[in-house]
Amino acid sequence: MKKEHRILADYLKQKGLKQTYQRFFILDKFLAAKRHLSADELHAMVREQNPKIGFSTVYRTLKLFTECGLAKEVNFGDGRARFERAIDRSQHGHLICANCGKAEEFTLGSVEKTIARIASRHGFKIERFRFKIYGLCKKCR
Amino acid sequence: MKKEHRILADYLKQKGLKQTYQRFFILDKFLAAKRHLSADELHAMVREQNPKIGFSTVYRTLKLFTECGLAKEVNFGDGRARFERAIDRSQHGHLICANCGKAEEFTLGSVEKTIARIASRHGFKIERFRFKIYGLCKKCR
DNA sequence: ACTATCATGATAGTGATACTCAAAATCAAT
DNA sequence: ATTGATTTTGAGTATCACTATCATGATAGT
Ligand SMILES: [Mn+2]
Ligand SMILES: [Mn+2]
Ligand SMILES: [Zn+2]
Ligand SMILES: [Zn+2]
Repeated sequence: MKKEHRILADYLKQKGLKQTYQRFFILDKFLAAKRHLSADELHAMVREQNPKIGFSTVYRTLKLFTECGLAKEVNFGDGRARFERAIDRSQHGHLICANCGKAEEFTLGSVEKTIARIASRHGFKIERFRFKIYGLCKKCR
Repeated sequence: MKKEHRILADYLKQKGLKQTYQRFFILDKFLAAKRHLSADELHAMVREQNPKIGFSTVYRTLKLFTECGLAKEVNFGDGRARFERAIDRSQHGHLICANCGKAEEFTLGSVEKTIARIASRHGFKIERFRFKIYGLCKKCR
């Protein structure tokens, strides 16, 4: 059994929720995608093989993934939430192209220490952070 | 005449747009506020003294301020755009409290150099960037 | 003052997200 | 395997911020 299936199964058990076919099917599709996906986009992928699964379920399941740490929600300023895998990945920021919309990733490295220092100075307890750079990518500039 | 009035007036002239009472009235209200304001919130402030001014005008005027560099749009993840003064202020990030919703600011300092380095490594032309830390503020933690 | 052009403000439209509920599925107990 | 309590699903609807439309009004150059 995949590590991610284990994580989801454990979370569901812990919360008294049910292990449904849909939840694990959507998880597999989600993990197979490399891009940052909106609920709409993932639903389109899901319904190719399984047209019965509704948008509501995909939408709710993405929120479930976010709750249990399997996914992270990101927002690139185009008015729709996107989701990305969050297991076995290092923290990263996004370079978002204003022209083609693509989001490149960059590792944060030393910035993470800076963030910790800033937070402690303000007495702020960090839950998560987002670092985005908007502009033009190599191709579009 | 206020510096900000000058900037707006110049921008309007340059673009062939008109100097209206509303635009400068809204600008004064905007500058007087210290918080990060949504269009709704600014409209509420504006209509206290001037109930004739409509939401559409406030909304469009905030976009105009953003175009001419008087304002910056920020998004704290609550599904509504907010705006802040952008003249004579240094770059800063935001510490956003998940409990009380307040947004503290922190100066970016050395992070700006890091950003420039990251961008050049990717051949990316920076237009603007956003650095947000979500968590719990001193009072709420 | 005249006229072209732009702005305003009320209204309606859009699209992503969130809620509702009847029918179906899950799962623990028998 | 059957039962029954509980959760989930999927379709439909509602909500909310934002955006577009357009008749009326204001601005600014002549
Ligand atoms: Mn990413
Ligand atoms: Mn700020
Ligand atoms: Zn691009
Ligand atoms: Zn707080």
